[in-house]
Amino acid sequence: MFEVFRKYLDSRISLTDEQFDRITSVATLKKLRKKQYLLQQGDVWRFNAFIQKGCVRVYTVDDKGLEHVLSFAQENWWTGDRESLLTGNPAKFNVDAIEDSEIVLIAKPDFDLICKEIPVFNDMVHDIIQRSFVASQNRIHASISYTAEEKYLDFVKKYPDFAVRIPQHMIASYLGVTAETLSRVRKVSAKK
Amino acid sequence: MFEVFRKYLDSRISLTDEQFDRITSVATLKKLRKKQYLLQQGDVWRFNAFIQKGCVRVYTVDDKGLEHVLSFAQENWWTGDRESLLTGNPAKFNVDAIEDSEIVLIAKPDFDLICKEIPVFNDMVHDIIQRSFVASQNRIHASISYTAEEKYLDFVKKYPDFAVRIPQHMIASYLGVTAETLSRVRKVSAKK
DNA sequence: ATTCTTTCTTGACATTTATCAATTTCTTTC
DNA sequence: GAAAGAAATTGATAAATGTCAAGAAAGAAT
Repeated sequence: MFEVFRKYLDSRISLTDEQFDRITSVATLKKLRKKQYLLQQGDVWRFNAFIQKGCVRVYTVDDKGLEHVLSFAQENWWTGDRESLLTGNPAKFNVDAIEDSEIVLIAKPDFDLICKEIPVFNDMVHDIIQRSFVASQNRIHASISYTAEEKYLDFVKKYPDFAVRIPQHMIASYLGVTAETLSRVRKVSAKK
Repeated sequence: MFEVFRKYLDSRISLTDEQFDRITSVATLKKLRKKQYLLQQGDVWRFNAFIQKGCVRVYTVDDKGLEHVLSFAQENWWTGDRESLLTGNPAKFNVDAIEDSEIVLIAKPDFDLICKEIPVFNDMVHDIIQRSFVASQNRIHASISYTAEEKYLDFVKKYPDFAVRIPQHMIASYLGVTAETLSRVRKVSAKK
């Protein structure tokens, strides 16, 4: 049931079977069909979510009905709305499945307890957050510095697996350009 | 010498005098004149830096000589290049003083030791990183969703003190637009 | 296999933002 | 307080990107 999660944890930290069982004792497995929501704008997000299988997106919908993708996540990534989790305020973001997915959920109070009980787990979590922060700094830098074409090439280079797996219009939205612009950009850079 | 730093720490966690002395025993105070570098692109960044006084910017310079501002920081904020600090790779960013500034520096190995020795300090650090991550997520969202005008209004609302303290062309660069565009945007929104 | 839906592409045109150059305003320094 | 330097504004024009609409291609469902 939690094989992928176990493999992930073993690849980063060493846990005894007891510790792993302790973790899974508070974990639940959620299966999502394509297009199903994991979280909807306005609800409070209370979990740490680890993706065992599939692919999700985090996004908002604005007044005009346009979607803006904040992030993608696939196998062995964590997802959710950190701000809502941290503050307890209603989420600004939706999370839904791009493909049928399997998500490990651990409610915040349980998660926090585990962090206290298992220091290496805690260290791992902090390391992940720190790296996420660095990654988002780099994304900001790309966003304010690059042209549409540069943004796309940078994205493909950084996340080649996303580039083939995720519909282009969602990638466009992630990059902050329209689907039409991305289509044209791809056409131009294909020739080079 | 470290009064501002002490006040800052006292406002977030409780430390004994001994613990505070332990921290400052490995801290140095760096004074920067306006325009002086704290870090230059290409050098490795090895510190945690707390601003006691003044204001700095973190930015890159691209091939065309254009500057792109990743972040500002002022009194009671931390700054530096987290990626370089984390990985030991040369920094992508410059950091320099927008005004004469006073910065508390703690080298990474010392800082990590202190985190181990003083759990509440460690917790504080993680909390800061987590909040920084959330803030940068929000900035990404603004960057991909908003028009130039919306970006500026959002910035002013979030950081009213920066808006009055920092030259407009740097704010423009932070928002990912040209100085001319920001000037026009301000003119238009002033009328409303 | 056919239909239905979603995604992607293309064209024509509109809008936003960038670029370049000139001028004005504001700061800093001596 | 005059001179120099930096920052901000403005105008004219160019380039990039967005919008709208239509059709083609690809994928999913029956």
